[in-house]
Amino acid sequence: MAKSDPTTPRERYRTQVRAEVMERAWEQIATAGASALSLNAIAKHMGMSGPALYRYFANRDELITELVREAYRDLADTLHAASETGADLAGLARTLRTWALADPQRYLLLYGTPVPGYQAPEDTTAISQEIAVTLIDACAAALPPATPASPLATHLADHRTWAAGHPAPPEALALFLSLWTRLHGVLSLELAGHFTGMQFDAAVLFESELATLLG
Amino acid sequence: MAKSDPTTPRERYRTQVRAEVMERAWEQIATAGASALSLNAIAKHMGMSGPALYRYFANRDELITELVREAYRDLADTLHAASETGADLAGLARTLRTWALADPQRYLLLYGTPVPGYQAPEDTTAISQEIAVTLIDACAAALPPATPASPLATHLADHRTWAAGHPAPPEALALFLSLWTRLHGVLSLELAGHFTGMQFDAAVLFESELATLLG
DNA sequence: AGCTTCCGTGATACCCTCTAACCAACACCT
DNA sequence: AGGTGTTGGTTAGAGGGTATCACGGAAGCT
Repeated sequence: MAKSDPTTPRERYRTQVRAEVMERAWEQIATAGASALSLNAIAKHMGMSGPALYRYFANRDELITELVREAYRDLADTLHAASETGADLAGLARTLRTWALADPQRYLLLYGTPVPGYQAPEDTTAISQEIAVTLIDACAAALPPATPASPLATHLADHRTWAAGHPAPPEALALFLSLWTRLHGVLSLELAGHFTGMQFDAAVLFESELATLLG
Repeated sequence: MAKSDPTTPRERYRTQVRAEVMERAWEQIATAGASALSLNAIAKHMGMSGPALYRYFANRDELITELVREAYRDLADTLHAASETGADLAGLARTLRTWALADPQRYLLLYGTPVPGYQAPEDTTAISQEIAVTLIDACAAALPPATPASPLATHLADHRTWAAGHPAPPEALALFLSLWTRLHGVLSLELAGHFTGMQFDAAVLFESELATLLG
């Protein structure tokens, strides 16, 4: 028996507890939103008393940061997987939508109203850029051969540092920004419940936005 | 001396205190967001002790509801005034943007991530519809004479109960939904700080979205 | 076995919302 | 003018939250 795992039992226990905490946290978030997340309630729910959790997370913010990181990671992987299996831009857009609808609070944790003081750590923005790259790639591929230069594209030609050296033409960057903001516009209003009461199907609106974007 | 004011001194004092509370609440919201709003802190800041405020607001939710109502009212009036002075659809869109940028947290209070338990009361949805009507009017006016029927428009032709008897053609309703979601997409991502770090000008993106919408 | 490191606990300080009981001031009415 | 009721303010306190601390005990390591 080779001891395949270099991790100590303590480490394994630790990571396992952290995982269970985060699992409970996701349950809480799914039902009551991120702002209602309570370390105390999680601890009691796990059968231990309040302050114990501070052995695993420095504070509430660190737990939330970890949840954000996990959500970004999951979204990036989901989009990457879809892209690998041949999904085009429309496919990625629909993948994003199903991912958002599967757990609205998770989407809103990433792209909803931020806590004013909170500053995202370095690595989460890195994953966020990874997501952007996947989408920009698809945008570049979906771009019609002769796309007229829009004012936005010419503006982006001079302000593309955020694309981090991505070789896509400015028109692709412009398409990405349009795509991102439009999809988010539909999704966030839908998830926030601003369409409830209106009887129309948000999916039709989503597809409409997508169609005009690719047409 | 005619006693011009039929309100009793007590009533006047009451409304004046309520107004001051809401003013302080807006200050808190502007700096720390709606979730960090504290009745206690407001009370102390006004020189009285905690529970006193419960004479004026039944609970925290009622205060927030009142803030939401005030914000909706202000936005509706602002858009209505702009419309009265001859602003077209693009003008209304820019009015919305400046209104949102003037106080980001106020915009996010209306259109950002909702508090999961919270249900908006009847009259706020009424003001929200008033806003919609103003925009739908402008959409109907901005509609090119021969607009091809989109799948969204045909869908809306059968699902227009939310338009509350507005006589606009379904194409105008489709335009309204596109407008709303696109502007909100740009605004909410901008206000939530998701463009910080990227160096481009969000105003250019906003104008680009607006242009493609009206072109 | 002994030592060390780590985990969970209760106690505590300090926030918050919200209720209850009490007190003071004002308005009103006879 | 003086009693009376409404109204606005107070403190005390229940209940829940974050977070720190000191302590006891268990688990791992040598």
